[in-house]
Amino acid sequence: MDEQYDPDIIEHRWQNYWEKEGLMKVTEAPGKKKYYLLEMFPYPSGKIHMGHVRNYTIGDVVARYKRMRGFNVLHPMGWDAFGMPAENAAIANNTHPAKWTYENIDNMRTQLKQMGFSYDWDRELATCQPEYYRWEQWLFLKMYHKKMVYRKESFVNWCETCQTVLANEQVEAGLCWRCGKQVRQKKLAQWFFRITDYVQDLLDYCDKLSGWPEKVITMQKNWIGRSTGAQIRFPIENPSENMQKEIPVFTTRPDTVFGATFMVLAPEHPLVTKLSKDTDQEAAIAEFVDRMALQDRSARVIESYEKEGVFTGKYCINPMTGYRMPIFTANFALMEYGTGAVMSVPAHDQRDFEFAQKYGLNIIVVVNAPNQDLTAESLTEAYTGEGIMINSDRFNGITNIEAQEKISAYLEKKGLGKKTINYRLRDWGISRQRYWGAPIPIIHCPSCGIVPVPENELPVLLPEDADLLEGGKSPLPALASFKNTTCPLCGAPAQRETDTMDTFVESSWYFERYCSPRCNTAMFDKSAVDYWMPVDQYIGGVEHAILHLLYSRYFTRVLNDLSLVNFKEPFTRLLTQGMVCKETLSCPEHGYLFPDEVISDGENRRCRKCNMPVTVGRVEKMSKSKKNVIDPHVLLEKYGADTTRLFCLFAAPPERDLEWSEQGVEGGYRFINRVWRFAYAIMDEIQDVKAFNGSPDELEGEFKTIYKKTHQTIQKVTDDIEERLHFNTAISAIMELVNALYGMESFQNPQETEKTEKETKVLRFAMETICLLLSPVVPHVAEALWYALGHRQSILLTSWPSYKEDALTKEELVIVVQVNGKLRSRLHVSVDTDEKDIKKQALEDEKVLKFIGEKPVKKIIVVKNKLVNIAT
RNA sequence: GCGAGAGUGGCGGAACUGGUAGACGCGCUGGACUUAGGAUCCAGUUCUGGCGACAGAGUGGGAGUUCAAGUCUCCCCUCUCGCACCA
Repeated sequence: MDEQYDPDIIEHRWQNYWEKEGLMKVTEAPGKKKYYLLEMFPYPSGKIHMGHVRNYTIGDVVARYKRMRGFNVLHPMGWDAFGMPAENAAIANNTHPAKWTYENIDNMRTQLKQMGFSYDWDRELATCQPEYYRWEQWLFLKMYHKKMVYRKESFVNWCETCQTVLANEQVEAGLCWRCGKQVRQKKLAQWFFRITDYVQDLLDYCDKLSGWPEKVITMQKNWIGRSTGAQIRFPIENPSENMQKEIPVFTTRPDTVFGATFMVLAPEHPLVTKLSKDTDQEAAIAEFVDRMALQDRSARVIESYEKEGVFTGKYCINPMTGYRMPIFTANFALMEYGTGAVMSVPAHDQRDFEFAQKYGLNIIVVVNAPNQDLTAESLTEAYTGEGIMINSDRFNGITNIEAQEKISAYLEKKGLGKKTINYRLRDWGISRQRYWGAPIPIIHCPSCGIVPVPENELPVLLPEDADLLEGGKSPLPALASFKNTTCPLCGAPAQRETDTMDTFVESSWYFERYCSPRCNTAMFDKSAVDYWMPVDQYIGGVEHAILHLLYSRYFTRVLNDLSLVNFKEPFTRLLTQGMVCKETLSCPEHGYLFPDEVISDGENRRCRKCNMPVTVGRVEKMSKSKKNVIDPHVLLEKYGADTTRLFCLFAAPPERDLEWSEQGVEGGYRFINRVWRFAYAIMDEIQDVKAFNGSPDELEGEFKTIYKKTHQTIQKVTDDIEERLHFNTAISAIMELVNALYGMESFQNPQETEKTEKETKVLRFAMETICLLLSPVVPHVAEALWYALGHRQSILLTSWPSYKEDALTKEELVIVVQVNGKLRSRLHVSVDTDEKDIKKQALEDEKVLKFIGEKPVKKIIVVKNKLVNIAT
């Protein structure tokens, strides 16, 4: 072996070797335990960033570890390749999204390979390939026929100037990000997946996902947002001909219905305009509705902490009290939740209270607080607590909790309403008025209406000859060669749907596709999916805790209902890794600075451009906008893949945020060198012996200690990886072992000590163990040293080491002696010394006696093999 | 506002079911080897007092349970993340 550790040489050598030998390739092996390890696939943005490096390093350690434990490990990688950035880049650089995307993929693949990740690259897929999305279209049709998909009108953010829809993140404070003009809500017919059909099942299974972080489960539950209550119908006073006669509302507080004094409808509610027609309020309402349409939802929420509403000019009747309730429309009512209408009970809902105060509406108290006498006049805020019913006719005197049930039952009996469960989750709108996505396989025929593309005509190819338009407008509607077609039913000229699918659709089933990525007769080969799925361990960022994971769970249920898979939950265990963070640097003149725009001279840091002192800001998530980023490429050049991997794993446990530290990286590099130097120093000596495998009793002195410590390290590292995925403590255990080896007398003073053959074998055992334990973390170094030890089979194919129980036991140990809980002395005793003896020794101890003094001993607690506590 | 998580040396972080607080790494200090070392090796490093053995204090703050609390209970403070006019 070389005396010097040279990451550049060994990383190339072993990456080439693994590739040439096909060591990462995997096929189904019935009878062999499988393990499916998946990391969230990246969007091909151009370069990998530290977040990817961390995510994929964590995954790779587990994959390599599980392989050594004898599992048949599926560890694939691919590209979430559709999406808007490709369009934007294409417009900006006057290129084509496909070209841009594929070039990025090539670049990123190279970078991932340089990291030494153990992917089976034969399974690589990109979601923008027709071979991929054709099966998505196929599934869309299946779902269409099963009525799992439907079309309805829905609002989108629309920029009139750019003539395009905008994603929520492209709307900044209500304005278009490109042209700065007002964004308005426009109604378009769009496709929806009926995820709400599965809402209760998705919720129920949240509690069965024992391998998921609590946090993610909570987020999913909140997103689903189940609430129980009642639906109540309020008759409209003198409804006009063309109008519904009642307004249904959803409420979680049916107990307060006697206190409902007005009605609020969402501005988009179809009744709003109808009600105000021919009243004095018509103009005011029109103005208000128009103004609200200009605001996108998020802006409306932020700007309108102030409640604002307009009277429609009409009334409805409280079915329980006969109260004549004015009907308002207001900015805080959401069309998407419940029925888009709110029965307002100002006495018991803070929002309604504020609204009533502002518009001088009547307040009726119906739940009295314990030991108080609430009145409309004395209320300064809504009372939302529990209490006894008042002003509620036959329900007076009972608790409001009881009243919830009774009033619901009464409403139901009288046909005025019913108990209901309402969910916040809405159906999944998948239409995108965008070019770079999978076309929705539908044809619009003037005479037959909506016609699905016949299965044998799939895929509906996304035309690659489209010219992208300034502003992001999709070229598809204007592309005659794509849009114009014939109706599959009647043969008449017809037009293709020009919307594409949300990119979350692709990522909702890619993990199944990986099982048989080249299958060209189906979405996937059923037997392959049966073998590999579900994913045993999924790893990715928390930012996908809700949408991606929920959609994937939903899709799996759809596939299950279509008998394509035989399970419901795709991911058994989930790990959400923390963010990679770094301090920000900024200068008064140039704002945020990249690390290489800063000159450090000693303590001081200055801006390279203006030489002003640099302000060191707080530690935040690495982001291009804050410029606190480190390019993994630079790390690879300077330290190599192994150091980069080691640092990512060592600096923090995976679920926590990782704070970037150049010195931490140096430390990692130093450790690898330390291992290398040790190996080099003893290599000749241990070259031709076999690793010791006997009982520790055959050894003595420091070799016995090292032998045992090696076994203890195996145990510690195995537990840390297996149970908790805490690689930081696993690595520190290996460091301890290396430190112990360095500290050996025979290593420090080799000329004064002579080793027996057994002792040399112990060294070999320790060295081999270090290689094996390190191999998932720093695979190139481990492989290189393994080879140097004389092995001619890859370390990848070697089993994970096991430890001997008898090597873990300690014969002598230190017992801590406390007096009143404070550490006072230590006893060295042999294992399993009986309690009496220990007590005796403790009480005879000089230091202990000093602290007991004259006081009588009240109690002595002995924890076996651990401590003695003497209470006085 | 609601929900979740976290607060431990100069720093990143250890400490499984209550049982030696500070593993491991970084930084710092000293020494060795050196023409030199930002290389490497060795030693030290929670704070306060003392040359020292040692003593006292100490896991955001305050109470409590216990022989024993970073860990359990209650109250408070701070930070991070999610959700947020959801009827």
